[in-house]
Amino acid sequence: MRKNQKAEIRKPEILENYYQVLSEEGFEGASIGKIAKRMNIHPSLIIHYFKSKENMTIELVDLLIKKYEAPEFLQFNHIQNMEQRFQLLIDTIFSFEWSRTIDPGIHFGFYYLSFRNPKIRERYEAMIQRFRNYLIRELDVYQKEGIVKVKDLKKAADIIITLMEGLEFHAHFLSERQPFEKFANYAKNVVLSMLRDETFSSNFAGLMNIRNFVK
Amino acid sequence: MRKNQKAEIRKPEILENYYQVLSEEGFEGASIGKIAKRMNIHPSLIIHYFKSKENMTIELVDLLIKKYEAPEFLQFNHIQNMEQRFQLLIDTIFSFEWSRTIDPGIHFGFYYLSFRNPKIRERYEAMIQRFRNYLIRELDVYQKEGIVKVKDLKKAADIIITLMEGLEFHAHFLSERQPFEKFANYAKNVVLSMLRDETFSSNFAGLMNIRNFVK
DNA sequence: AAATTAATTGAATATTCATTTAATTTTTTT
DNA sequence: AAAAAAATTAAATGAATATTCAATTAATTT
Repeated sequence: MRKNQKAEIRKPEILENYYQVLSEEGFEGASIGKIAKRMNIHPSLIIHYFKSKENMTIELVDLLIKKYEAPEFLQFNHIQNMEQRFQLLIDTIFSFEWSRTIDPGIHFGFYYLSFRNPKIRERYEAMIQRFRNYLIRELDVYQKEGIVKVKDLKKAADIIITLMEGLEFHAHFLSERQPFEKFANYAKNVVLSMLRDETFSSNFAGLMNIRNFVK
Repeated sequence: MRKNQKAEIRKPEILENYYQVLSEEGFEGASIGKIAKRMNIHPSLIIHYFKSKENMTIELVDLLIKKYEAPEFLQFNHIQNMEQRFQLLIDTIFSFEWSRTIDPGIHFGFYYLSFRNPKIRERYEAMIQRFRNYLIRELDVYQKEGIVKVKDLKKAADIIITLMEGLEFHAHFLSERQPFEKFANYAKNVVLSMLRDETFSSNFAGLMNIRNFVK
Protein backbone atom coordinates (compact mmCIF):
# COMPACT_ATOMS: atom_id res chain seq x y z
CA MET A 1 0.00 0.00 0.00
CA ARG A 2 1.26 3.39 -0.93
CA LYS A 3 1.74 5.96 1.76
CA ASN A 4 1.29 9.71 1.48
CA GLN A 5 4.93 10.39 0.82
CA LYS A 6 4.74 13.93 -0.42
CA ALA A 7 2.82 15.04 2.61
CA GLU A 8 6.01 14.97 4.63
CA ILE A 9 7.70 17.20 2.08
CA ARG A 10 4.77 19.39 1.16
CA LYS A 11 3.47 20.21 4.58
CA PRO A 12 6.67 21.73 5.96
CA GLU A 13 7.09 23.46 2.60
CA ILE A 14 3.67 25.03 2.93
CA LEU A 15 4.28 25.98 6.55
CA GLU A 16 7.54 27.65 5.59
CA ASN A 17 5.68 29.72 3.00
CA TYR A 18 2.89 30.43 5.44
CA TYR A 19 5.49 31.84 7.81
CA GLN A 20 6.93 34.01 5.06
CA VAL A 21 3.57 35.37 3.97
CA LEU A 22 2.75 35.96 7.60
CA SER A 23 5.83 38.04 8.15
CA GLU A 24 5.27 40.01 4.95
CA GLU A 25 1.53 40.50 5.04
CA GLY A 26 0.60 39.99 8.66
CA PHE A 27 -2.09 37.73 10.04
CA GLU A 28 -4.84 39.67 8.34
CA GLY A 29 -3.24 39.41 4.93
CA ALA A 30 -2.00 35.85 5.11
CA SER A 31 -4.53 33.94 3.05
CA ILE A 32 -4.40 30.46 1.60
CA GLY A 33 -4.60 32.05 -1.83
CA LYS A 34 -1.46 34.08 -1.28
CA ILE A 35 0.47 31.15 0.09
CA ALA A 36 -0.57 29.11 -2.94
CA LYS A 37 0.36 31.84 -5.39
CA ARG A 38 3.76 32.17 -3.72
CA MET A 39 4.33 28.44 -4.23
CA ASN A 40 2.77 28.22 -7.70
CA ILE A 41 0.34 25.63 -6.54
CA HIS A 42 -3.43 25.52 -6.30
CA PRO A 43 -5.09 26.75 -3.09
CA SER A 44 -7.08 23.58 -2.74
CA LEU A 45 -3.86 21.62 -2.46
CA ILE A 46 -3.17 23.39 0.80
CA ILE A 47 -6.61 22.50 2.11
CA HIS A 48 -6.03 18.96 0.96
CA TYR A 49 -3.01 18.64 3.20
CA PHE A 50 -4.24 20.55 6.23
CA LYS A 51 -8.03 20.12 6.00
CA SER A 52 -8.53 23.69 7.25
CA LYS A 53 -6.66 26.91 7.78
CA GLU A 54 -7.00 26.61 11.51
CA ASN A 55 -5.28 23.24 11.48
CA MET A 56 -2.51 24.70 9.38
CA THR A 57 -2.05 27.56 11.83
CA ILE A 58 -1.80 25.17 14.73
CA GLU A 59 0.71 23.02 12.90
CA LEU A 60 2.75 26.15 12.29
CA VAL A 61 2.70 26.88 16.00
CA ASP A 62 3.94 23.38 16.66
CA LEU A 63 6.71 23.82 14.13
CA LEU A 64 7.83 27.14 15.57
CA ILE A 65 7.87 25.72 19.07
CA LYS A 66 9.95 22.84 17.83
CA LYS A 67 12.41 25.29 16.29
CA TYR A 68 12.48 27.32 19.46
CA GLU A 69 13.25 24.25 21.49
CA ALA A 70 15.97 22.98 19.18
CA PRO A 71 18.46 21.25 21.47
CA GLU A 72 21.50 23.14 20.18
CA PHE A 73 20.35 26.42 21.69
CA LEU A 74 20.57 25.72 25.38
CA GLN A 75 22.96 22.82 25.66
CA PHE A 76 25.66 23.79 28.13
CA ASN A 77 26.29 20.45 29.78
CA HIS A 78 29.69 20.17 28.14
CA ILE A 79 31.03 23.26 29.91
CA GLN A 80 33.10 22.25 32.93
CA ASN A 81 33.48 25.57 34.70
CA MET A 82 30.17 26.12 36.42
CA GLU A 83 30.52 29.85 36.80
CA GLN A 84 31.18 30.05 33.08
CA ARG A 85 28.24 27.80 32.28
CA PHE A 86 25.99 29.95 34.41
CA GLN A 87 27.16 33.11 32.67
CA LEU A 88 26.69 31.61 29.25
CA LEU A 89 23.14 30.60 30.07
CA ILE A 90 22.23 34.09 31.20
CA ASP A 91 24.07 35.69 28.31
CA THR A 92 22.25 33.51 25.81
CA ILE A 93 18.83 34.18 27.24
CA PHE A 94 19.41 37.92 27.11
CA SER A 95 21.09 37.99 23.74
CA PHE A 96 19.78 39.59 20.59
CA GLU A 97 20.04 36.31 18.68
CA TRP A 98 17.91 34.54 21.24
CA SER A 99 15.28 37.25 21.11
CA ARG A 100 15.10 36.84 17.35
CA THR A 101 14.62 33.11 17.24
CA ILE A 102 11.17 33.95 15.92
CA ASP A 103 10.22 37.12 14.07
CA PRO A 104 8.99 39.49 16.80
CA GLY A 105 5.90 40.48 14.84
CA ILE A 106 4.83 36.86 14.41
CA HIS A 107 5.77 36.23 18.02
CA PHE A 108 3.34 38.90 19.20
CA GLY A 109 0.75 37.77 16.69
CA PHE A 110 0.66 34.24 18.03
CA TYR A 111 0.58 35.46 21.59
CA TYR A 112 -2.48 37.40 20.62
CA LEU A 113 -4.01 34.40 18.88
CA SER A 114 -3.53 32.38 22.03
CA PHE A 115 -6.20 34.57 23.60
CA ARG A 116 -8.62 33.52 20.90
CA ASN A 117 -7.68 29.92 20.25
CA PRO A 118 -7.46 27.50 23.18
CA LYS A 119 -5.34 25.04 21.24
CA ILE A 120 -2.72 27.67 20.56
CA ARG A 121 -2.81 28.84 24.13
CA GLU A 122 -2.38 25.28 25.37
CA ARG A 123 0.72 24.82 23.27
CA TYR A 124 2.35 28.09 24.27
CA GLU A 125 1.58 27.50 27.89
CA ALA A 126 3.15 24.06 27.75
CA MET A 127 6.22 25.41 25.96
CA ILE A 128 6.78 28.15 28.48
CA GLN A 129 6.31 25.75 31.33
CA ARG A 130 8.92 23.48 29.83
CA PHE A 131 11.25 26.43 29.60
CA ARG A 132 10.56 27.33 33.20
CA ASN A 133 11.31 23.80 34.31
CA TYR A 134 14.54 23.84 32.36
CA LEU A 135 15.54 27.06 34.11
CA ILE A 136 14.67 25.66 37.52
CA ARG A 137 16.80 22.59 36.88
CA GLU A 138 19.71 24.75 35.79
CA LEU A 139 19.35 27.14 38.71
CA ASP A 140 19.27 24.17 41.03
CA VAL A 141 22.67 23.10 39.76
CA TYR A 142 24.09 26.58 40.29
CA GLN A 143 22.50 26.84 43.69
CA LYS A 144 24.25 23.69 44.81
CA GLU A 145 27.49 25.15 43.50
CA GLY A 146 26.95 28.28 45.55
CA ILE A 147 26.84 30.46 42.46
CA VAL A 148 23.17 31.21 42.92
CA LYS A 149 21.82 32.00 46.35
CA VAL A 150 18.22 32.93 45.79
CA LYS A 151 15.79 30.72 47.68
CA ASP A 152 12.67 30.38 45.57
CA LEU A 153 13.94 28.96 42.31
CA LYS A 154 10.54 28.80 40.68
CA LYS A 155 9.91 32.48 41.27
CA ALA A 156 13.43 33.30 40.17
CA ALA A 157 12.87 31.40 36.94
CA ASP A 158 9.62 33.23 36.45
CA ILE A 159 11.35 36.57 36.87
CA ILE A 160 13.86 35.60 34.21
CA ILE A 161 11.09 34.70 31.79
CA THR A 162 9.10 37.79 32.68
CA LEU A 163 12.07 40.04 32.01
CA MET A 164 12.94 38.13 28.88
CA GLU A 165 9.47 38.64 27.46
CA GLY A 166 9.36 42.21 28.68
CA LEU A 167 12.58 42.80 26.77
CA GLU A 168 10.78 41.87 23.58
CA PHE A 169 8.38 44.65 24.36
CA HIS A 170 11.14 47.05 25.28
CA ALA A 171 13.04 46.36 22.08
CA HIS A 172 9.99 47.26 20.04
CA PHE A 173 8.67 50.28 21.89
CA LEU A 174 11.41 51.79 24.00
CA SER A 175 14.75 50.94 22.46
CA GLU A 176 15.08 54.24 20.56
CA ARG A 177 17.22 52.52 17.93
CA GLN A 178 19.81 51.64 20.54
CA PRO A 179 21.35 48.19 20.18
CA PHE A 180 19.41 45.44 21.91
CA GLU A 181 22.32 44.49 24.14
CA LYS A 182 22.53 47.89 25.80
CA PHE A 183 19.38 47.55 27.82
CA ALA A 184 19.47 43.76 27.87
CA ASN A 185 22.71 43.97 29.84
CA TYR A 186 21.07 46.13 32.42
CA ALA A 187 18.18 43.69 32.70
CA LYS A 188 20.74 40.94 33.05
CA ASN A 189 22.22 42.71 36.05
CA VAL A 190 18.84 42.90 37.68
CA VAL A 191 18.55 39.16 37.29
CA LEU A 192 22.08 38.51 38.49
CA SER A 193 21.68 40.61 41.58
CA MET A 194 18.46 38.78 42.37
CA LEU A 195 20.04 35.37 41.84
CA ARG A 196 23.12 36.12 43.89
CA ASP A 197 21.36 37.75 46.79
CA GLU A 198 20.88 35.20 49.58
CA THR A 199 18.59 37.53 51.50
CA PHE A 200 16.20 37.77 48.61
CA SER A 201 12.73 36.69 49.60
CA SER A 202 9.23 37.83 48.83
CA ASN A 203 8.29 38.87 52.34
CA PHE A 204 9.48 42.34 53.15
CA ALA A 205 7.71 44.21 50.41
CA GLY A 206 4.63 42.09 50.86
CA LEU A 207 4.25 43.26 54.43
CA MET A 208 4.76 46.84 53.43
CA ASN A 209 1.98 46.66 50.92
CA ILE A 210 -0.64 45.48 53.33
CA ARG A 211 0.17 48.39 55.53
CA ASN A 212 0.34 51.07 52.88
CA PHE A 213 -2.00 50.14 50.10
CA VAL A 214 -5.00 52.41 50.04
CA LYS A 215 -8.06 51.28 48.17
CA MET B 1 -24.55 77.15 10.09
CA ARG B 2 -25.30 73.76 11.51
CA LYS B 3 -22.47 71.67 12.90
CA ASN B 4 -22.15 67.91 13.01
CA GLN B 5 -23.41 67.52 16.54
CA LYS B 6 -24.13 63.84 16.62
CA ALA B 7 -20.64 62.98 15.57
CA GLU B 8 -19.40 63.71 19.06
CA ILE B 9 -22.00 61.35 20.50
CA ARG B 10 -21.98 58.73 17.79
CA LYS B 11 -18.27 58.29 17.36
CA PRO B 12 -17.48 57.38 20.97
CA GLU B 13 -20.59 55.22 20.93
CA ILE B 14 -19.33 53.32 17.93
CA LEU B 15 -15.86 53.00 19.40
CA GLU B 16 -17.30 51.60 22.60
CA ASN B 17 -19.15 48.97 20.59
CA TYR B 18 -16.09 48.30 18.49
CA TYR B 19 -14.21 47.59 21.69
CA GLN B 20 -16.92 45.20 22.85
CA VAL B 21 -17.09 43.31 19.58
CA LEU B 22 -13.30 43.19 19.61
CA SER B 23 -13.21 41.58 23.02
CA GLU B 24 -15.95 39.11 22.12
CA GLU B 25 -14.97 38.20 18.58
CA GLY B 26 -11.32 39.13 18.34
CA PHE B 27 -9.66 41.23 15.68
CA GLU B 28 -10.48 38.75 12.96
CA GLY B 29 -14.15 38.68 13.80
CA ALA B 30 -14.67 42.36 14.51
CA SER B 31 -16.32 43.64 11.35
CA ILE B 32 -18.17 46.85 10.67
CA GLY B 33 -21.24 44.76 10.00
CA LYS B 34 -21.18 43.20 13.43
CA ILE B 35 -20.65 46.51 15.17
CA ALA B 36 -23.59 47.96 13.24
CA LYS B 37 -25.84 45.02 14.03
CA ARG B 38 -24.96 45.34 17.70
CA MET B 39 -26.01 49.00 17.61
CA ASN B 40 -29.03 48.51 15.35
CA ILE B 41 -27.68 50.95 12.85
CA HIS B 42 -26.61 50.65 9.25
CA PRO B 43 -22.99 49.71 8.49
CA SER B 44 -22.59 52.64 6.15
CA LEU B 45 -23.26 54.99 9.02
CA ILE B 46 -20.06 53.80 10.62
CA ILE B 47 -18.13 54.46 7.45
CA HIS B 48 -19.81 57.84 7.24
CA TYR B 49 -18.33 58.85 10.58
CA PHE B 50 -14.90 57.29 10.29
CA LYS B 51 -14.32 57.22 6.51
CA SER B 52 -12.59 53.85 6.81
CA LYS B 53 -12.10 50.98 9.20
CA GLU B 54 -8.45 51.78 9.58
CA ASN B 55 -9.27 55.29 10.75
CA MET B 56 -11.74 53.88 13.21
CA THR B 57 -9.15 51.50 14.58
CA ILE B 58 -6.67 54.31 15.07
CA GLU B 59 -9.28 56.42 16.80
CA LEU B 60 -9.94 53.51 19.12
CA VAL B 61 -6.27 53.34 19.93
CA ASP B 62 -6.31 57.03 20.75
CA LEU B 63 -9.32 56.56 22.99
CA LEU B 64 -7.79 53.64 24.85
CA ILE B 65 -4.58 55.55 25.39
CA LYS B 66 -6.59 58.45 26.73
CA LYS B 67 -8.33 56.12 29.16
CA TYR B 68 -5.04 54.60 30.16
CA GLU B 69 -3.61 58.01 30.87
CA ALA B 70 -6.61 59.24 32.85
CA PRO B 71 -5.16 61.56 35.47
CA GLU B 72 -6.88 59.89 38.41
CA PHE B 73 -4.77 56.75 38.12
CA LEU B 74 -1.33 58.03 38.97
CA GLN B 75 -1.95 61.18 40.92
CA PHE B 76 -0.03 60.92 44.17
CA ASN B 77 1.00 64.52 44.66
CA HIS B 78 -1.38 64.92 47.55
CA ILE B 79 0.41 62.33 49.66
CA GLN B 80 2.74 64.03 52.16
CA ASN B 81 4.76 61.06 53.36
CA MET B 82 7.24 60.41 50.60
CA GLU B 83 7.97 56.84 51.55
CA GLN B 84 4.26 56.18 51.45
CA ARG B 85 3.87 57.90 48.12
CA PHE B 86 6.69 55.84 46.69
CA GLN B 87 5.14 52.64 47.94
CA LEU B 88 1.75 53.53 46.56
CA LEU B 89 3.21 54.24 43.14
CA ILE B 90 4.94 50.87 43.01
CA ASP B 91 1.91 49.09 44.43
CA THR B 92 -0.35 50.64 41.84
CA ILE B 93 1.87 49.78 38.92
CA PHE B 94 2.07 46.17 40.01
CA SER B 95 -1.57 45.80 40.95
CA PHE B 96 -4.12 43.59 39.27
CA GLU B 97 -6.41 46.56 38.64
CA TRP B 98 -3.69 48.43 36.85
CA SER B 99 -2.89 45.42 34.68
CA ARG B 100 -6.54 45.24 33.69
CA THR B 101 -6.99 48.84 32.63
CA ILE B 102 -7.39 47.40 29.16
CA ASP B 103 -8.58 43.90 28.32
CA PRO B 104 -5.39 41.84 28.04
CA GLY B 105 -6.47 40.21 24.80
CA ILE B 106 -7.07 43.55 23.14
CA HIS B 107 -3.86 44.83 24.68
CA PHE B 108 -1.86 42.09 22.98
CA GLY B 109 -3.85 42.53 19.80
CA PHE B 110 -2.95 46.17 19.45
CA TYR B 111 0.66 45.51 20.29
CA TYR B 112 0.64 43.10 17.43
CA LEU B 113 -1.06 45.59 15.14
CA SER B 114 1.63 48.11 15.96
CA PHE B 115 4.00 45.88 14.02
CA ARG B 116 1.82 46.21 10.97
CA ASN B 117 0.55 49.77 11.21
CA PRO B 118 3.05 52.60 11.66
CA LYS B 119 0.39 54.98 12.96
CA ILE B 120 -0.54 52.61 15.75
CA ARG B 121 3.09 51.99 16.56
CA GLU B 122 3.76 55.71 16.70
CA ARG B 123 0.98 56.21 19.21
CA TYR B 124 1.96 53.35 21.46
CA GLU B 125 5.57 54.37 21.38
CA ALA B 126 4.68 57.91 22.37
CA MET B 127 2.42 56.70 25.16
CA ILE B 128 5.05 54.44 26.63
CA GLN B 129 7.64 57.16 26.41
CA ARG B 130 5.33 59.49 28.28
CA PHE B 131 4.94 56.84 30.93
CA ARG B 132 8.68 56.41 31.13
CA ASN B 133 9.15 60.13 31.57
CA TYR B 134 6.55 60.18 34.28
CA LEU B 135 8.40 57.40 36.10
CA ILE B 136 11.73 59.18 35.75
CA ARG B 137 10.27 62.34 37.23
CA GLU B 138 8.81 60.41 40.13
CA LEU B 139 12.01 58.45 40.74
CA ASP B 140 13.91 61.70 40.72
CA VAL B 141 11.79 62.96 43.60
CA TYR B 142 12.40 59.79 45.60
CA GLN B 143 16.07 59.86 44.78
CA LYS B 144 16.38 63.33 46.26
CA GLU B 145 14.55 62.08 49.33
CA GLY B 146 17.03 59.25 49.68
CA ILE B 147 14.34 56.64 49.25
CA VAL B 148 15.70 55.54 45.91
CA LYS B 149 19.43 55.10 45.44
CA VAL B 150 19.81 53.67 41.97
CA LYS B 151 21.92 55.85 39.70
CA ASP B 152 20.54 55.49 36.18
CA LEU B 153 16.92 56.57 36.52
CA LYS B 154 16.08 56.05 32.88
CA LYS B 155 17.26 52.48 32.93
CA ALA B 156 15.49 51.92 36.23
CA ALA B 157 12.26 53.25 34.74
CA ASP B 158 12.73 50.98 31.75
CA ILE B 159 13.15 47.98 34.02
CA ILE B 160 9.91 48.84 35.76
CA ILE B 161 8.09 49.03 32.44
CA THR B 162 9.75 45.89 31.15
CA LEU B 163 8.71 43.94 34.22
CA MET B 164 5.26 45.45 34.14
CA GLU B 165 4.73 44.32 30.57
CA GLY B 166 6.35 40.99 31.25
CA LEU B 167 3.85 40.51 34.04
CA GLU B 168 1.05 40.72 31.52
CA PHE B 169 2.69 37.83 29.76
CA HIS B 170 3.24 35.94 32.99
CA ALA B 171 -0.37 36.37 34.07
CA HIS B 172 -1.55 34.82 30.84
CA PHE B 173 0.89 31.97 30.39
CA LEU B 174 2.49 31.13 33.69
CA SER B 175 0.16 32.14 36.48
CA GLU B 176 -1.37 28.68 36.89
CA ARG B 177 -4.59 30.21 38.16
CA GLN B 178 -2.76 31.78 41.07
CA PRO B 179 -3.86 35.29 41.98
CA PHE B 180 -2.06 38.00 40.06
CA GLU B 181 -0.66 39.60 43.19
CA LYS B 182 1.29 36.55 44.23
CA PHE B 183 3.91 36.81 41.54
CA ALA B 184 3.49 40.54 41.09
CA ASN B 185 4.68 41.01 44.66
CA TYR B 186 7.80 39.10 43.91
CA ALA B 187 8.43 41.18 40.81
CA LYS B 188 7.87 44.22 42.95
CA ASN B 189 10.65 43.11 45.27
CA VAL B 190 13.01 42.77 42.37
CA VAL B 191 12.25 46.35 41.44
CA LEU B 192 12.54 47.59 45.02
CA SER B 193 15.87 45.94 45.59
CA MET B 194 17.15 47.47 42.37
CA LEU B 195 15.87 50.92 43.27
CA ARG B 196 17.25 50.85 46.80
CA ASP B 197 20.63 49.44 45.94
CA GLU B 198 23.13 52.30 45.69
CA THR B 199 25.78 50.05 44.21
CA PHE B 200 23.55 49.10 41.33
CA SER B 201 25.15 49.91 38.02
CA SER B 202 25.32 48.25 34.63
CA ASN B 203 29.05 47.64 34.59
CA PHE B 204 30.01 44.47 36.36
CA ALA B 205 27.94 42.05 34.34
CA GLY B 206 28.80 43.84 31.15
CA LEU B 207 32.49 43.18 31.66
CA MET B 208 31.83 39.56 32.45
CA ASN B 209 29.99 39.08 29.21
CA ILE B 210 32.77 40.27 26.98
CA ARG B 211 35.05 37.77 28.63
CA ASN B 212 32.75 34.81 28.63
CA PHE B 213 30.45 35.04 25.67
CA VAL B 214 31.29 32.42 23.10
CA LYS B 215 29.94 32.87 19.60
C1' DA C 1 1.13 -2.95 -18.71
C1' DA C 2 -2.97 -2.56 -15.73
C1' DA C 3 -4.69 -1.22 -11.59
C1' DT C 4 -4.36 1.50 -7.68
C1' DT C 5 -3.45 5.30 -5.06
C1' DA C 6 -1.81 9.80 -4.29
C1' DA C 7 -0.98 14.53 -5.99
C1' DT C 8 -2.73 18.21 -8.12
C1' DT C 9 -5.75 21.17 -10.61
C1' DG C 10 -10.31 23.29 -12.04
C1' DA C 11 -14.36 25.14 -11.30
C1' DA C 12 -18.02 26.40 -8.44
C1' DT C 13 -20.02 28.05 -4.04
C1' DA C 14 -21.47 30.70 -0.58
C1' DT C 15 -20.15 33.91 2.66
C1' DT C 16 -18.27 37.94 4.38
C1' DC C 17 -16.20 42.04 3.92
C1' DA C 18 -15.37 47.31 3.42
C1' DT C 19 -16.78 50.78 0.76
C1' DT C 20 -19.62 53.80 -2.68
C1' DT C 21 -23.33 56.27 -4.25
C1' DA C 22 -27.92 57.74 -4.08
C1' DA C 23 -32.14 58.21 -1.66
C1' DT C 24 -34.71 59.19 2.44
C1' DT C 25 -35.65 60.74 6.96
C1' DT C 26 -34.80 63.75 10.75
C1' DT C 27 -33.29 67.85 12.81
C1' DT C 28 -32.06 72.56 12.86
C1' DT C 29 -31.95 77.16 11.06
C1' DT C 30 -33.94 80.82 8.72
C1' DA D 1 -43.45 76.73 7.39
C1' DA D 2 -39.66 76.56 3.98
C1' DA D 3 -35.01 75.76 3.27
C1' DA D 4 -30.79 73.78 4.51
C1' DA D 5 -27.95 70.59 6.52
C1' DA D 6 -27.01 66.53 8.85
C1' DA D 7 -28.21 61.77 10.07
C1' DT D 8 -29.41 57.63 8.50
C1' DT D 9 -30.76 53.95 5.51
C1' DA D 10 -30.95 51.22 1.09
C1' DA D 11 -29.02 48.98 -2.39
C1' DA D 12 -25.34 47.71 -5.10
C1' DT D 13 -20.51 46.58 -5.97
C1' DG D 14 -16.57 44.08 -6.31
C1' DA D 15 -13.07 41.84 -4.28
C1' DA D 16 -11.35 38.29 -1.35
C1' DT D 17 -12.18 34.55 1.45
C1' DA D 18 -12.05 29.32 2.90
C1' DT D 19 -13.79 25.33 1.48
C1' DT D 20 -16.22 21.59 -1.58
C1' DC D 21 -16.45 18.29 -5.03
C1' DA D 22 -15.26 16.40 -9.25
C1' DA D 23 -11.82 15.78 -12.79
C1' DT D 24 -7.20 15.08 -14.24
C1' DT D 25 -2.44 13.99 -13.99
C1' DA D 26 1.44 11.59 -12.01
C1' DA D 27 3.61 8.00 -9.49
C1' DT D 28 3.76 3.46 -7.52
C1' DT D 29 2.46 -1.27 -6.92
C1' DT D 30 0.87 -5.47 -8.56
